Amino acid sequence: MGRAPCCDKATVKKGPWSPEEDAKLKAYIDENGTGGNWIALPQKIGLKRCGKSCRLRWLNYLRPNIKHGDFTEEEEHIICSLYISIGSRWSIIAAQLPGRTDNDIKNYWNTKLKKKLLGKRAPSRRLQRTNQDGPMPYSYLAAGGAGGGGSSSGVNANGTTAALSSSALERIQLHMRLQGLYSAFGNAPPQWPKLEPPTDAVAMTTVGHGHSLAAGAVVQAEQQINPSAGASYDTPAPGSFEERSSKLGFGSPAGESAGMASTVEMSSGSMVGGSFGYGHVDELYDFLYNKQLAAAGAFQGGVPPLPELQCPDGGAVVGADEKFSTWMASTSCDHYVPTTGGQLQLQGGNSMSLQDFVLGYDQ
DNA sequence: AAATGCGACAACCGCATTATC
DNA sequence: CGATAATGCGGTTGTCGCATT
Repeated sequence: MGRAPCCDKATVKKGPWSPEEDAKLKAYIDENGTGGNWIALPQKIGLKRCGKSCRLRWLNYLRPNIKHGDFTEEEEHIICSLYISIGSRWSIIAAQLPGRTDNDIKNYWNTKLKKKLLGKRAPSRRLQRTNQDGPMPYSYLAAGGAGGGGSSSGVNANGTTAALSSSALERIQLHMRLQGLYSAFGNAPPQWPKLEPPTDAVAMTTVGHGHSLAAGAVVQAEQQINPSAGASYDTPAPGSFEERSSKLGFGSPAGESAGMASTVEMSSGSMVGGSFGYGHVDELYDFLYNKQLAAAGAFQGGVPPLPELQCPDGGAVVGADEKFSTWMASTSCDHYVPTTGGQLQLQGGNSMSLQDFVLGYDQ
């Protein structure tokens, strides 16, 4: 027995909205407001639309002061830094970008920013649909196999495999890329993104969907309630660390004033000092805008080639893109076992555990 | 010129949460 | 306090238009 549908699907119109429908909806809401009942609204104004569809249309397109397209660098910074910090909480991210909707940001991330950062072509949806017998696509692996619903994570039906959400994987990959870049310009070995358990400084708060949310994201949520709090940025010296971290939306030691309340504090222990480490801020900045690296002639346009990265179990050396997905697939299926308490650990006594990722990434 | 591939965007779907009775 | 309805959210899909073959 499933949930009753919110509307009669046989009589409800679907698909793109016509200008007439837009006009009707906008005129009514301009005059009367939503009335607090989206379900009843379409009947009131004679629209053959589902209430949810009306709400979405209003929120995403008809609402005043909505911006579309042409994301600024500043907005990209905020989206990227928040995504790394809190994952695909599009509504929270959208709350930091006046005039932007969660749907817009989500689309922008999926179609542009993700590729820009991860340097990975998303598998063609046509191929995904037609090659059902072929290799499992990245998103399939990330979602834990059949069943879709990308928000799922953890152990599948037979209780033997574990998979992180696609969002978590992307964030890990992004993190790895940044570390790979770091090692490419120094001699420091690549490190698996090790997250520290929550501390007072980076307290984790349980929120909806049963996920953990870093303290910084709580700030975001609080700002939704009280948008007047800390909405402005300081204007540090051009090119300074403060400027870079500020543009990226990270807190900085010098930015702990009230004006920095809108920035996000990172929960990862590898993001030094409760926020992104100095090197990572620079790397993300350069990676996004290719300024320093391109100027140094390190890469010829676009995303630099990935360095080889080492698996956390000390096994095969892999690259961070397709190889990473391959490795994750084999590892999650063969090496990790669920423990009591829902955590995932490597078989064979290896101390590396996935709980760290669950804490910080798989949100 | 037609077919195909692909990116971008709008909209839908289903689940979780919150509000109301 | 439980049941139900309404809302919010994130993932997924449909469709259009442009680029390439």
